[in-house]
Amino acid sequence: MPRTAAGLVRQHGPGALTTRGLAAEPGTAVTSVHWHVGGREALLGALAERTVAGLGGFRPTGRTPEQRVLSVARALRRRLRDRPHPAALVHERGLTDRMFLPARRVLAREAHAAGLRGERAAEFVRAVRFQVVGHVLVERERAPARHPAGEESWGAVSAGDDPALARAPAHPVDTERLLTTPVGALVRALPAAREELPCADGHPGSR
Amino acid sequence: MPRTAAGLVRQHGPGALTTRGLAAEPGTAVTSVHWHVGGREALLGALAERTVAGLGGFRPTGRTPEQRVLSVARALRRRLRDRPHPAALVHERGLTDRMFLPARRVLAREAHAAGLRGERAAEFVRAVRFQVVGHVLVERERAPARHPAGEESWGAVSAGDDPALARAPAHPVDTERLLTTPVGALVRALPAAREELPCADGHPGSR
DNA sequence: ACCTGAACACCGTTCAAGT
DNA sequence: ACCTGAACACCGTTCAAGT
Repeated sequence: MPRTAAGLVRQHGPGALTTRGLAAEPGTAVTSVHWHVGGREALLGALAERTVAGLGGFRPTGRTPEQRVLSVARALRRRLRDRPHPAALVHERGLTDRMFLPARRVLAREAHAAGLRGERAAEFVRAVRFQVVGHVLVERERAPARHPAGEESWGAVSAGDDPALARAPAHPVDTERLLTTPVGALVRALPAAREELPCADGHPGSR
Repeated sequence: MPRTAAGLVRQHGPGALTTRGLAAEPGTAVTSVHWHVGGREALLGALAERTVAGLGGFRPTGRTPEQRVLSVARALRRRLRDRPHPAALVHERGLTDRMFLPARRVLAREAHAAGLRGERAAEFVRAVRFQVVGHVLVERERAPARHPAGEESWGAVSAGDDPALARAPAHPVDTERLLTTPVGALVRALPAAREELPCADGHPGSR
């Protein structure tokens, strides 16, 4: 059970953060937290800012643009998944763009390396942002309520002719592939996605 | 200003729904709404169910699997965007899977038509679900707080050699393309994505 | 500068009591 | 069966008052 506001949001989400509960722990008065941080909204805003600031940078790994873009997408996914509640808080407060900034830098470089220029490169980077952030937001969904319709539907599409599809949702899903497959397809559609980079173009960690 | 609970959530989100406010409008007592719908949580649950039920079916248009899958993705995006708050409510309550059910049926058919079978088809359909739902959740972000870092960053990646990329976020973004581009790339990676379907396979609205 | 208690205006929910 | 008022346990916030 965390005592700090950050730990509270991290573990149980913004809904668990109350000014009164916060003050009750160290035994201070409710109103003092107001004096210090300026109220609940301001505190959540500060936590969102802290999350953005603490996200860190990215060092793409791999030789092709596809590998390198995927490594960034995976790293960002992992960091956001580690803190789903703060990540959603950042998103709700309109700070996603700034949170994505470190990743955007390296992705823009990869887009250039893959042959994209100008508005096309910008759109590619935006598409990756939507991919990763959307993926994390979707995955944050709480365990779906068990409902008979879930099983029935897969079977209905093709009862006998594809048994593997019919029982598809039975075994666990590799959610990381649900991000890497589309992002990979996105990169592979680029002009020079598969050419190896001979360490040119000034890549920092391209090895 | 909507008087109904559904209209309230549709326009201003779940946060705007209070049992007291709801009872105050027709002049009844606060406790009567409790008797009728069983409390605030139950009411939100019923609204989520209603949203799922009212989503409707899908008729893919176009000749190739790519066109047909994209038409479904666009249609689902449009319906969810029309009701961002109810859509988020559905997601928060773990009903996304059931909400996606009508789309899943037709997408599974398209996956089959494009040459996918079994677990691969199921993963394709799941990927499209993540795409569309994630896209809508990301786009629901409130207008980002204007911050100087936003402009600076694009320029920093390559100041002089790509002016179009540097000023990229200046003009408005076509967000629909941020969905259709990745989904299109995803479909085009399939075995028979570009072959026309000669109305075989029992498609209902294939022409 | 820092913290306090009292007070205000909200919540959701329960429950015994009415008709 | 349907609705009520009173009451309880929570909220966030303000503000004058203390030290």
